[in-house]
Amino acid sequence: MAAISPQAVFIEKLAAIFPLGAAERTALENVPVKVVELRRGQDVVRQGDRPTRCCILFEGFACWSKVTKEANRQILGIHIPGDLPDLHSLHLSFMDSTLTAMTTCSVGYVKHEVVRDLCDRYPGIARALWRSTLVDGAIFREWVANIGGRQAYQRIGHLLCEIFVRLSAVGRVVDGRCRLPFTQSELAEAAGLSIVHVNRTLQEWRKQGLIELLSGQLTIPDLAAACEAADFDPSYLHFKDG
Amino acid sequence: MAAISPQAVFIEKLAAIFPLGAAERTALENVPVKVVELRRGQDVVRQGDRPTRCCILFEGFACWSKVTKEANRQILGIHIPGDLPDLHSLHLSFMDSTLTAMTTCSVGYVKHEVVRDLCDRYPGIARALWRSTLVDGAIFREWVANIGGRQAYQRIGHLLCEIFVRLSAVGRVVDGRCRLPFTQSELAEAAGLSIVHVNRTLQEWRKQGLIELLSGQLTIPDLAAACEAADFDPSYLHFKDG
DNA sequence: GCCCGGAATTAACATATGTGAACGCCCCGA
DNA sequence: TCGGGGCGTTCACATATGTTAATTCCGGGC
Repeated sequence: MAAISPQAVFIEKLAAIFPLGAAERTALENVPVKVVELRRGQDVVRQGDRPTRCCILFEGFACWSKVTKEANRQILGIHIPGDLPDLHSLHLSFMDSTLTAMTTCSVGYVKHEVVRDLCDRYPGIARALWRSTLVDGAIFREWVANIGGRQAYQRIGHLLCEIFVRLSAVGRVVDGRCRLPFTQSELAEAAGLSIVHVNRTLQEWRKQGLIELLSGQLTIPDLAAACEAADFDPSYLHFKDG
Repeated sequence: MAAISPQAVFIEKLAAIFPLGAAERTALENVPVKVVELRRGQDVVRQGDRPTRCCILFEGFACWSKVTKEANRQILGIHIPGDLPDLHSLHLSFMDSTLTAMTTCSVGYVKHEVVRDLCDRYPGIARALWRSTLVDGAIFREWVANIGGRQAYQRIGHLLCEIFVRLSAVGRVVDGRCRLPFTQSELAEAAGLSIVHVNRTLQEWRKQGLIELLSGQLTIPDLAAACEAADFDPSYLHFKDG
């Protein structure tokens, strides 16, 4: 099968965000991208770092997290293939949280100076990248609402529905099912719950037959029903947002 | 005393974010700004709206919120004088949450087309505005960490420290004290706690002598001590971030 | 100066969620 | 084949926080 260049993935990602012209596409094709494989648990960037590059996540799952004083880690957001997790490093000089590979990941690094130059020369690219960071912001807002305003059952459901829908948008869902190798402990850190309670809650969802997370597979047989039960409305993801 | 033009406030805000050149300042001085007074409780923009303008908050407090299915409102973030709350409406076609005046507010509206044009012509302005939205994102991230990862005592303290420090940066804190006319019910909606528990928690802070919120006045006599107790580190606000 | 209503406070009680610990499963490496 | 470790599961129990409701406080309007 034909190899797909990392640049092509990048271009399609941006084009999905914002229509790109021919000149912009050409410029993007020539962007140097350094592809790297990361092992599960490796940090991409750490809180306090002053990175000189940002990345695109080609394959795998990664998450942002912070550690609070009582030494528990809170996961702030999750990234899936195709995401541009740390675009904000472009204009915030240091990292306020840590990005970690949750699985084996394949990421492509692009130098800040290259991206900045692209933005200055092509306002359309700047807009697409800016918009990408704004969608990330919208997701953080929803996480605040989810963690602050919903009980454990809906909170976990909402989280899983979000990831399911986002994975679906990049073609990772087949037959109501996708790979999602998260540990219950990670889910707990993301939802702000204890492991034990996540376990109870997942079993409740399983019993209802609406959501099943088992051996690294997430199954949602009836998405509409699950969304309803989890109080999940995907509009904040700003998909076909024109 | 001399009247300060709304444009001047806008320019100083942006200049604080990112150095502006003379041409950029001149361009900003000619931006048409429509100043409007809002009463407490009035919405600036509503979830689902497709605004054609964005705003700058000159005076007063405003907050983003969403309503969850069980009909409780979750406050997602708080804006103080000088903020640009809804800049993201520039590239996200509809609002995913509602911006409401928490007090009497004075806001200035600027048309999207004007801002977009400015961004296209002055990359420096585009960068400053983009950066402003990125700082908002950083604050949302911290809110996720705060609500998901801290107990009520620290959670409330963290919230109040954040607002205190931000108000301090725009000169609203005098003698360890500033105006903060929030209701305990609003605090509860922001922290994801019940009113009663917010009350208990505020009393605990008061008893410790670290934070006092009384009759619309927030007092933090020893900021360093309060930050320590609330596990608050202001770096995520990205103030002098160079 | 009095009354009204929203906000703060308090109390008693209910419950969602956390904690600690034990157990079994399963994969993997020696 | 055995042993170890991570992960999921379960249990009994602890506690942070929610709920309901009554009481007090306080500022604003008449």
